[in-house]
Amino acid sequence: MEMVTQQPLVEAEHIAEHLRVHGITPTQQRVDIAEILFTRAQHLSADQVLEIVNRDKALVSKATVYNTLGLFARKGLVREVIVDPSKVFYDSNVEGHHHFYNVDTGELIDIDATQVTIENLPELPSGTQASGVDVVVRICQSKS
Amino acid sequence: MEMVTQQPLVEAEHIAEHLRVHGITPTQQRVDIAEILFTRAQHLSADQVLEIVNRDKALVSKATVYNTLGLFARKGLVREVIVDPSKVFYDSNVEGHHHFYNVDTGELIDIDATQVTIENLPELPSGTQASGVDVVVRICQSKS
DNA sequence: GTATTTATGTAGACTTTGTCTAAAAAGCTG
DNA sequence: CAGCTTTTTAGACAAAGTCTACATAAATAC
Repeated sequence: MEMVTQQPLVEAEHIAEHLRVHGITPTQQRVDIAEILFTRAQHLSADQVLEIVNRDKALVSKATVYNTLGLFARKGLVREVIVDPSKVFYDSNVEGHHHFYNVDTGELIDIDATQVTIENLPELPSGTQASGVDVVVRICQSKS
Repeated sequence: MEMVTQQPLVEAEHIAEHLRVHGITPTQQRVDIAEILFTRAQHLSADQVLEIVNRDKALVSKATVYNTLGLFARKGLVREVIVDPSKVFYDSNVEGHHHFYNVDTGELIDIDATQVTIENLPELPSGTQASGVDVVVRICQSKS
């Protein structure tokens, strides 16, 4: 009766297919990175991805990690989350959702967007179109 | 019948007092920086402040600009806006409000918060307290 | 006032995140 | 396989921001 909070979005053996479907040639490096993003933790910085992917054996260069994360973001497989002034997080949950950001710990926690409502936003400046609404609730450790 | 969008928050001659009231010793450098923030444009990066303050004559060092902006933010005179992955903006409007962020131009536009409502946010993780809710509507130039 | 202590400011080295470049390697296509 | 395009790479580079060790200024004591 329990729902797992976040199941792997894509199983390991379907990753290459998942990339192909999104118009991305599944090279070895891209699959390695995708496996990390789509089967494990949710919010990772480029640096963390770089470290994890090369943990056992040097497989992927820094440039490729940055290129690949940027590519995945452009293709919509991953979402950039900008909450920390010093680095970008990549979120493999691309469903509409928001975040708690714990300023003290750096922790990022999902808030399901289906239950949150934002009302009465003014009209967009003319000549522009929206590409996303990000709500970040900044939190910190409460001093008793 | 026109309303100015944003009047200077603090007039030049009251700046030292404004700092003092907030528990900040008004040194020459701090007053110089405060003048830029509180009587002119709204959203500036540290680099922009550094450039403006030293435009005519080298007055303030880089370290001091960063220290001062951080101090002002901690004391609540200014608000850090994190929307651009490469730099922090300092917003001299500290009233509750949100932002349109034009990804193509880097432009940041205020959205008055009094009219916007956010509902049904879940409870905060235990042991934490909220320190702010930031809504960023990312926009881009619409391709006709 | 002058001495002492404390708070600020500074230049410049340094760190970190991220980008760029030029060349190598890998994938295609005929 | 020859000739092309795409991807990957190491390492140089860039930009934002921090740190350090010392100088300056301001506050306090005497």
